[in-house]
Amino acid sequence: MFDALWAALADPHRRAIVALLLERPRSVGEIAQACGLSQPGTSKHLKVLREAGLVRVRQDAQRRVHALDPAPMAALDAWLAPYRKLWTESLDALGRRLDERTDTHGTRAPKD
Amino acid sequence: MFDALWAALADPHRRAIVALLLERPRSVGEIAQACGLSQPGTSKHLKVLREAGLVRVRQDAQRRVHALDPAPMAALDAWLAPYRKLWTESLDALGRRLDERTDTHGTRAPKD
DNA sequence: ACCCAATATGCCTCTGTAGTTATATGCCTG
DNA sequence: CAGGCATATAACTACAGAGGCATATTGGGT
Repeated sequence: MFDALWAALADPHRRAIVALLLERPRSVGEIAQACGLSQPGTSKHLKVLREAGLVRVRQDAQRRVHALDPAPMAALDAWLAPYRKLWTESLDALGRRLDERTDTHGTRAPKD
Repeated sequence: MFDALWAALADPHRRAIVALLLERPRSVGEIAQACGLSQPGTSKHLKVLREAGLVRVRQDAQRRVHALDPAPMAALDAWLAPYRKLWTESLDALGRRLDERTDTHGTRAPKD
């Protein structure tokens, strides 16, 4: 299921759909128009998102209103966690180095 | 480049490589063996990761030691940010509901 | 019951890509 | 400078996925 999540979000159109649903739930037609996709194409993308658990459907007459379910993204966040530590360290280190450069005068770089 | 990042991480083998490089930099051969991949396959995956900016190479004699560069993942994190807010809200709401259920014992939580 | 609107599904094509084998390149060592 | 490693690249095969079209399906209104 984790693989399905990554695969679902790997497609730019599907990320666009997800971003669209971040604002509010929408019908298939709305999504298709907003993303410049055909209706069948949109349906297929939504199916992938549904199977990844990222989207839920509510039936309203003939409309199928799709709403975002952000829960699976917590898994992405968890996956990202170990790396987050690293890149914040890098940024911190960079910041410190820049601070030192302005504070004292640089380790290697001549002041001028 | 953002697309390349998603595409790179969409592949399970490449995520495995990235996770492997989280521990320490490794040569192509090491990676291939650890992931059960062929040498050419590994090279190709590493190329994708390199072009996504996730990996950097240091040449050591014949070895090419690849190291993780977690910086691009910050972009993933930024992308995830708006959704993170949502799912924490959901979890909070769930927590509150459970609390109310134990606190009072009403099914419908008639607290207010 | 019929018809219309909204959506899903099947089929086809095409591109992209993962995997494999074989070969080329680069770099050290004797 | 010849030989052996480690890695990259090329050529090929196979298959998954995205897009487009036509059509089936579902629900509602009259």
